[in-house]
Amino acid sequence: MKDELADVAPYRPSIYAAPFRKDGDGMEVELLSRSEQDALMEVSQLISVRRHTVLYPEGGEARFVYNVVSGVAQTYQLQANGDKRITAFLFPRDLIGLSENGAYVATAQSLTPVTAFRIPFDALQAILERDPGLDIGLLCKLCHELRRSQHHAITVARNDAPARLASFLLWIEHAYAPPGRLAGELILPMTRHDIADYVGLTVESVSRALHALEAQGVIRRKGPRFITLLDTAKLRKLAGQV
Amino acid sequence: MKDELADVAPYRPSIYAAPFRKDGDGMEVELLSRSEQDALMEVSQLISVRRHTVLYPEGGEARFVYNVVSGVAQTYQLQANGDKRITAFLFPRDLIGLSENGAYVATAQSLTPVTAFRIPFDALQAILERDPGLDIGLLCKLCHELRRSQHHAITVARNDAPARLASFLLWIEHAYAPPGRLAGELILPMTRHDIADYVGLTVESVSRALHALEAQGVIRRKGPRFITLLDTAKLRKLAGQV
DNA sequence: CGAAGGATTGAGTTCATTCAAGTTGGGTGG
DNA sequence: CCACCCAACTTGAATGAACTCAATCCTTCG
Repeated sequence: MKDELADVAPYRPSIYAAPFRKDGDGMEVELLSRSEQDALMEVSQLISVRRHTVLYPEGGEARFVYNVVSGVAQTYQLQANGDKRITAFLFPRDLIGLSENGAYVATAQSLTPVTAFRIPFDALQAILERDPGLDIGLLCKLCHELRRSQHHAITVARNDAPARLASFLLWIEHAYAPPGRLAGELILPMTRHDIADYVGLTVESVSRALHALEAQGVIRRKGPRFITLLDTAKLRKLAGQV
Repeated sequence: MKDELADVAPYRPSIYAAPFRKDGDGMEVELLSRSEQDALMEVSQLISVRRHTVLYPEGGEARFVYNVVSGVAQTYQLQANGDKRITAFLFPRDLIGLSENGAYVATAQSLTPVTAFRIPFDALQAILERDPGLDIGLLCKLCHELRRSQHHAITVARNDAPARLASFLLWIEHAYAPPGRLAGELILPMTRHDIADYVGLTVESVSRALHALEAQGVIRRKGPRFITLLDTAKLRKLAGQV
């Protein structure tokens, strides 16, 4: 059994987002400078959890923010009728820990084994007080998340089932590239039920929509968790992204 | 014709949001200190536009951020099929001007006469470099907007038409209290079409949902733009907010 | 006051949901 | 290592909610 610290030592805090300022190409960039990463590492703790671990519960006292560096997590809220609504899937270089009045607004749970930096709120605020660069980086990340959320709301508001799934698959392809993944080969770390909750459909409709996409020759399914994108252009058109 | 400046002189920049830290009650608070307001006023220009004015177009060069101080605006994106999807309605104490890579991500348009501070991006960034308090205030506001957007996505994803309208009406009641408005009396500054786009329904369905709410005795319509909330508790239950 | 756009109502259709029954596949114990 | 088993996934048929199409009513604004 190896030293756990040695295993995770190569990880550094990392936050990716598209900047709001024009900044070369339209790609996403690392928002943390070397020194900001160091500052965060000093105050935070690198944690590793196995799949299906609750990082924190909805309504719990919000004392940490998490920076995912490997694996996938989700946040969800329990509805009045009892079923859960997924508010976000979170990938490496994302932040988790949205709170309101000192309480987390959602439950955060790992879908795969997850490694993350656990950053105490107080320490983060202290760093923010003296590092304007970090503030602006975080503003950038939040704008990024806001755009994504608004886009998601639009997607879910009016598109039919295949369009929602097309949009979802394109997003996963862009956002989640685990090591060794081939281009166009998707690994879905979440269940159909999770996907259904996220895109606002039932499990059955997700299944049928994927079937429809496969019948059109746009994707190929290989078991429930592996999907190959065969025609990205057509997928994009189906998703309404012209 | 009166001096325009004299009319608008009492306005000051203002940003409201629920803080993420526990901070007394669960209410929203002013995030700008007096000195931050002063700093913003120094670099920004107070503008007044009449209704249906485009503040900036989608894709346009993002040089300003706007802080609404009176009136209502909306932001929307034009879809591939041509119709517009509303991403947000914006009220006094809100910020408008979300951009990505130097370009606005949506068109911003006033629904009523709007007064707003137009803040140059460069100047804002300069202030951010030296005022950590402002940064944290903006982070707070963005978290607030992100929560709202995620909540909106959830609302729109799985609720039926009456539930979406109930949720929408409750939000308007909370977010938009023009001077002289009585509690429970709503003035809708947007058309049915705008509402439909926002909640992900057709105009007809919005109409029918409002009719259904009225038939249940939860609201009363007085012309297309005036709605009285008769039973807020029941409305909340319909909206799924227990 | 009249026109034009917005809002409501009605009838028929469509597409996601519900309910129900298979099928698959990953994980566990023998 | 294999076979079993359970949960996840898929497929099918019937229901129902929201959409489309179309006509009428309202109201706002020139």
